[in-house]
Amino acid sequence: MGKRKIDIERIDDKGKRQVTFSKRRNGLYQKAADLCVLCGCQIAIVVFSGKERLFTFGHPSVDGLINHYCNSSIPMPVDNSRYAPLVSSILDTKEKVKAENIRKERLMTVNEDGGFWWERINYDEYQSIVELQRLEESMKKLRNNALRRMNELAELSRRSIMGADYNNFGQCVKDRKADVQAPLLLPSEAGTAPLDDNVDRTLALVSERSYHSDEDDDLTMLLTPPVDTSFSL
Amino acid sequence: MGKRKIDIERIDDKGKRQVTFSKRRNGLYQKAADLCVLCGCQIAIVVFSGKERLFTFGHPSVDGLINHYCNSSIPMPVDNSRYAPLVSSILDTKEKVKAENIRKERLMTVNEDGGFWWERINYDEYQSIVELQRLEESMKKLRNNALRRMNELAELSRRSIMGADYNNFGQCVKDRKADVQAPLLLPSEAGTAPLDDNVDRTLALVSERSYHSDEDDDLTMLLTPPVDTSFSL
DNA sequence: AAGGCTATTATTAGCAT
DNA sequence: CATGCTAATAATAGCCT
Repeated sequence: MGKRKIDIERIDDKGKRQVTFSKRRNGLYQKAADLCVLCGCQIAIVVFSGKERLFTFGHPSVDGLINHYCNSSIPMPVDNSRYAPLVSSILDTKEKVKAENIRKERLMTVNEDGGFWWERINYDEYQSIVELQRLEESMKKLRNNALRRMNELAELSRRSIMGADYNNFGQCVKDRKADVQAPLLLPSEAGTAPLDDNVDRTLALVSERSYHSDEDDDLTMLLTPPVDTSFSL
Repeated sequence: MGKRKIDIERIDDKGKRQVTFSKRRNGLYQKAADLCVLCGCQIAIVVFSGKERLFTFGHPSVDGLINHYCNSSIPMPVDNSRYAPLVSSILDTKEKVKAENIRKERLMTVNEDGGFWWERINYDEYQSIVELQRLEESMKKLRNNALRRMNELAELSRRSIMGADYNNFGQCVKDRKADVQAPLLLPSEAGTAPLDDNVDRTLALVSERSYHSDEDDDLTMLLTPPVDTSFSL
C-alpha cells in the first residue's frame, strides 16, 4: 500500500519500524473514528509498544469504555491475572460463539412472554461451583450497575447536565468535518422514578426501554448478557 | 474507498449500517493485527455497537492488556464510572499531547544533570486536589513498582541467573531497598520531605539501565512518567 | 446475516524535512 | 519523533449470491 509492497512480518530496521508504528497507529485511530461515526458505536483501543509505552484511542473515552467492559457481566478479574487464563480456557472462542447464538435466541424471545434472559438460565449448563459463583457475582453487578446508572440518570436529568459533556469532539472527526451528536436518550421517567422502591419493577422499566427501543441506548449495555465476540491474532 | 465516495457521517439505513459495521470492524481488526506483527506491539480493541453488543480484538489477549492498562501508572478508577468523565474532562486530548511533549523533554534531559522527571514537576500545573491525589497515587505506584522490580532483580541476582554485571547491580539494589520503603509524601503536603539521597542514587542505577539500553527493557516502563498519549473523538 | 466481486477511493512505503 | 509528498498498493461501497 505504498511505493512497494511489504510482507506482514516484523520490521527489523528500528527506524522504519518506528515510522510505520506511528503512521499505522494513526491510521488505525482514523479507521476507528470513522467506524464510530458511521455506525454510532463506541471504541477503545489500547496499544503497548514494543518498549511498553502506552498509546490509546477512545470514543467517547478509553476509561469509560474499559470501565464498561470491566463492569459488564463478564467478570474480568482485574489485579488477579492468575484467574484470567481460567476464564479464557473455560470460555474459548468456539464456546463463546455458541453461547452468542443462544443469547441471540433469548433476546429475540424476550418480548414474547415478558421475561428476561436471566430468568431462562439453564443452571445445568454451569458445571462447577466456581461458575455458579461467577454467575451470581455477575448478576449482582448487573443489578448494582443498573441501580447506579439509574441514579446517575436521575441526577443528570435533574440538573440538565447532559449534552455538552457528552460531546467530545477532536482531531479525527474535525479533520473530516464530520458531525455527530452523542445519541443518548434520557428516559423521561428517570427523573421521577422511585429509585429506592421495588428494584425488580424498576429494572423491568429500564429493560423495556432497552429492548424495545430501536435507537441506541446507554441502558442497554447494563442489561446485556455476558457474552463476548472476541478475536485474537 | 468503494464504488462511490461516502461522507463520514452516521449511516441512516439500518441494513447498510450493519454491513458497514461488520466489514469495517473486520478491517479494523486486520489493521491492528498487521500493526502487531509489523511492529511487535500489543493491541486491545473494545467495541460496543450501537445496541451495546460487545466485540473485541486482542493480541495477545484483551483481558491481559486491559489488566496491564489498569495496573499501569495511570490510576484508572475501575468500578467508579462517575469518576471517568472527570478524568476525561481534566485531561483532554490537547492537554495530554502537551503533557507528552513535556514528558519527552524531561526524558531527553534526564541524563544531563542526573535528575529525574519527578523532580521537575511543576505543581502549579496541577489545578486541583484531585489531580494532586492522582499524582501522588501514581508516584506511589511508581515507587512500589520500582521496589518490586528491585526485589525481583535481587532475587535473580542471588540465583546467578543474570550476568556478573547484574550481580553487582543486584547487590546495590538490595542495599538500598530499605531506603525506598520510606514514606512518599507530596511536597505540597507535610512541608516537603524529599526522598533520601540513597533512594535517588538507587533509582539512578535502575534508571541508567533503562535509559541507556538500546533494547527493550522491562525496567523502562517502571520508570515511565504517568502520561498517556491518548486520542478521543 | 455473511461472503464474493470490481470500480473506486483511501492508505501508506519510501524519502525528505 | 512526527509530518508532507507521491507512486503504488490496499480497503471498501454497492451489488450480487
